[in-house]
Amino acid sequence: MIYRAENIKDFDPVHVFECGQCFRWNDEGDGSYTGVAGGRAVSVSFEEGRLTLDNCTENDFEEFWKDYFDLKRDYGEVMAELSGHDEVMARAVKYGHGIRILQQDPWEALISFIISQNSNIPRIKKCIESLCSCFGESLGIYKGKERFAFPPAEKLAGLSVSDLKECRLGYRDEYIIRTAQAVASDGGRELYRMTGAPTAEAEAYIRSLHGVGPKVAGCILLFGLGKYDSFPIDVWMKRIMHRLYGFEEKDLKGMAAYADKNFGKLSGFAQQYLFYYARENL
DNA sequence: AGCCAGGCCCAAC
DNA sequence: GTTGGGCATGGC
Repeated sequence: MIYRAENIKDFDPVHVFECGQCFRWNDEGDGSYTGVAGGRAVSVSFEEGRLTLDNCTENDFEEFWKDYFDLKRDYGEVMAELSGHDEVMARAVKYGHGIRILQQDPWEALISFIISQNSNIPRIKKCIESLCSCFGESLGIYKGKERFAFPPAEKLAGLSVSDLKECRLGYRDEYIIRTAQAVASDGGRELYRMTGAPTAEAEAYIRSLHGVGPKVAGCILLFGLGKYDSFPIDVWMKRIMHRLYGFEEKDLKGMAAYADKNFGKLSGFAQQYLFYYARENL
């Protein structure tokens, strides 16, 4: 089935899927991207205000994809407000026009960003696909390839470190086992409760998990828990804050304070525009 | 070939 | 509370 949503504004598949927020979407070479989220495999394309989802019913769209793609938010307002703050931000927003912060699953975001540490995006994607194909539920063949859901916490919690070796996760395999056991210990209730908790409380919980430091926590808060006041700072953010905003390279506190003061509740959006701009231009 | 990557843990200050 | 070494692996 194909589902088409009309009158969609501010959606650019390239910027949505290539800006570094997600790891399971791949360019098909024809302007469409294929990926898996929420146990659903689809292809997505966009032209002239029409968002087309292949392998998607109207119910799937209404119940899942509309929120996943954050279609209820007016990104025109977000971009206008951010662009008014300073020239660097205005340039980054212009460059990344059409980015949307995907509402990813908290558990998947948690494990994905633990994997992301001290790695690079091509390798992160391979690690996550390997994890899914080894331990995730098969979703059948779609577009010539078998697709897999992201494995649930209960599944990973039952594995040993050696079971994960074939996924080539490096030293992160132990982080993942321990975190999966912690999350699965209450059926994931505490993790999912954080969606509705204040940012500080959610951050305290995820920081308690093995392998989650300040930066990884920021990404989980933003991409998995909808905490849009989060401003994760990685090497690329340090780079742009140093070169274009004049901060000392190690002045993380200053950078965070600047974001909080100037971008506030939109810090997460600001971060993503800046990160994408930095990665492509610095 | 060697440096670096969406860093974190842990021990030593 | 801050700092630095060690860490698995592979992209470029």
